[in-house]
This record gives sequence, structure tokens and C-alpha cells, in this order.
Amino acid sequence: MRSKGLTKEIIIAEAVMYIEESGHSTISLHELARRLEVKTPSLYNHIKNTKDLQHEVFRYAIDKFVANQNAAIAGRKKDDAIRAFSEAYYNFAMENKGLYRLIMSMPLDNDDMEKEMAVPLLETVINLLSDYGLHDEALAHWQRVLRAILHGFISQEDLGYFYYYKDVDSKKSREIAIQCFLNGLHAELGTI
Amino acid sequence: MRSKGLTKEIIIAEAVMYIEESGHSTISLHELARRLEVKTPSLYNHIKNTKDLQHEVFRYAIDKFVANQNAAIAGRKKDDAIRAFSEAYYNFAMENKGLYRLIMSMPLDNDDMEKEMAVPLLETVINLLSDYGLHDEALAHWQRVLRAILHGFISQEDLGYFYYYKDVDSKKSREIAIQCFLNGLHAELGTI
DNA sequence: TATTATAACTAATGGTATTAGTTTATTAAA
DNA sequence: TTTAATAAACTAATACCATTAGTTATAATA
Repeated sequence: MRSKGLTKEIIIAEAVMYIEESGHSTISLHELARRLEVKTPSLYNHIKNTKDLQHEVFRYAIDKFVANQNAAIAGRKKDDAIRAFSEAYYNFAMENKGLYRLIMSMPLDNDDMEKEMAVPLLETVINLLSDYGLHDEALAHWQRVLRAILHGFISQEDLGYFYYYKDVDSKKSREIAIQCFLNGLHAELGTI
Repeated sequence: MRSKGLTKEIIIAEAVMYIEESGHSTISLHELARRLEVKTPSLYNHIKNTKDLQHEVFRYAIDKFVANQNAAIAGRKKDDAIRAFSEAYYNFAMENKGLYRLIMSMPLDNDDMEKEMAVPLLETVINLLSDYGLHDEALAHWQRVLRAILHGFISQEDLGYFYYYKDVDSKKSREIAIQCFLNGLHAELGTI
């Protein structure tokens, strides 16, 4: 019973499709096999294990996220770029919950390959801040601050921690945070 | 074969012990039963299901976190209190990874009881900012900003996103972020 | 044409949550 | 004191989940 024409690419594409549609960050091999109309163990002819599959979807998610960010900041500089970036970042996370959750649930501890894959995601912010002519250490700090704010907001909202003042506009909260960040960054520049 | 003296409290205590020791945010009923020297289904005489157990551990985690925060800000006001709070928040998350991860992986969407349980966690920050005499809407915004920064930093560091500039002190990054927040807050007060 | 590699399969193991039904000791009632 | 009810353990079973071992059929190659 050879060859229904299954390939690693088809498996990844189906997993991505499920994750994008459902908002879940994972898919079981059982469910994946069902959709592809094969038996679960057949998938192992193409992938090593679930971790392997997760890596492939992670790669896809990073690519899509980075492309989205680059499009958002094209032709922009400094504060304008940061504001556009922040908005794009938030919108991507909300419109691609599964992919964003996957990215933010991948611990890069052990695996050097995972770290490699995540680099472009860090570079977008570093690139963004390099317009300001900060020295290396300041760049490292402020890049962390921006990432923390952006992810922190999404994480809290996603978890449901914004229900408490649910009538208060969450977009305005984010704008306040970004303005706060920009003011801090400008103050930092004044000290150089 | 009645009564090895198992109670809901003992089960919760064992789950908490495992979560605190391992750093994982969950424990399987299988593992829990093994530790308590009973068979897995026996646990159902005391708990409803895993969600029920998770709620109980969540309640414990919130209590411990809030108590830690209150101790940290006792006798402090304004900026001093915010700095002490931020440091305590970070230290708690690092020293209680399992409990912190549990708190930050509990989606409060559907369940009103979960929302209730999480309220004290929001109130600590609101309480902290109430020293400044902000009006309600500003309080709601700035409370979100502080939460986002605090959690965002921990989340990014925990995930491994700080390896990129691993020689740059992460404590200094956090201090910059908090100073940035305080400056923003003071600027807000200037506009009232 | 015979061989080999591959891509599917079945069967099995072990971990996970959960439910149904059984046993038994203790507690409460008769 | 005997009896009945209850509660806390149990076994057995179902249903997912990942993974491995071993089987089979077919397509490509020697």
C-alpha cells in the first residue's frame, strides 16, 4: 500500500492550517492523521516526532511574523516606525493566536537550533532601535523593554486580566505604554 | 478497604509540593496518586477532576503571591513601593516558577470563579498606584502598563529570549523599564 | 527479472483523564 | 447488638495521546 503522496511539507501545511484556524498552538498526531486520511504511525515516515513537527511550524510562524513586521515598518523611521511596529505586533498576535502562542510557548533553553530560529524575531526590534544611534548596551536594554511591553500586554489581555476594567479601552492603554517607552528612549538619548 | 486517611487537603498539599519543587505548573493524577500511594481513580473520591485540583492550587498560588507582595510594600509609598513591588514580583516568579507559570497559564475567559480568585492579584497593583491620586481611567491604564512590563520581562527571560545579549545584566534592564514607567507616571500626574 | 528501499499498514506499550461498578470498613440508625 | 447506609478505597474499562516494532506492497533500481 505504497504512497498516498504524503510529504513532510504536506504534513506541516496541514498542521499550520489547523493552528491558524483553531487558535490552538498544537495539533495532535491523531487529529493530524485523521485530517490527512492516514493512520497516526504513518506520519513517522516523514517526521521524527512531535517536537520535530513543532519546530517546523515554529519556523513558519517566525517567518510570517517577521514578514508582517517588516511590511509594517517599511519606509518608516524612529518613533513612527516603533508605533507602526507595535500596532502590527499586537494585530498579528490577535489575528494569529495559535501561531503567536506557539512562538511564546517555545522555551529556547536547551536547543541551539531553536535559538537560531528565533534570532530574526529579535533582530526586527534591534533593527528598529538602531535608528537611534544607541550604544550596544543601551540597545540591548531598550530592546528588552520594548519586547516586554508588547508581549506583556498581549499576554495579560489574552489571559483575561483586562476584564477588571473591561470598559477601559485597551488600545489606549497600549498607546500610553508605547508613548512612555518613547519618552524614556528620548531621555536616554539626552544622556549620551 | 476503607480510609487511608486521604483528604482533599492532603491531595492539594502534595500537588503544591510537587509544583513548587519541580517548577512545572501541573501534575498528572497518575503521578499524584503514585506519590500518595493510592490508585488514580481513588483521587476522584476527593476532587471533581483535574480542573478542580488546578483551581485549588491556583488559589494557593495567588494567596502566596499576594502575601509576598504585601510584605514587600509594607511601610512603603509611591516610587519606593513600586520599586520594592517590582523586585518582589520578579523574585517570586523566579523562586516559584511552577506557581507563577500556573497563574500565568490560567485563562480567565469563561469561568467567573477563576476571575474572582484572580482579583486580589489585580488589587495589589491598583492599591500601589492609588497613592498617586490618579483618576479612575488613568489608574486602569497605568495598572495595565505596570503589569505588562513586569510579566513581559519574566516571560521573555523565562522563554530564553534574553540569551541574545546574555552578558547584558537583566536586572539593569528591569530597572530601566521601571524608571521609564515611573517617569511616565509622573508626567501623567503633571497633566492633571 | 530480482533486489532494495520506501511508504503505508497493524499491533503493541505506556502515559493521560475519566467513569462505572465492586468491595469493605466504619459510622449511624434500628 | 445487630443492621443498614455511607464513604473510601479498589478493579475494569474507555478513550485519547505519542511512540516503536514489525509487516506488506509497490515503485525504482540493479
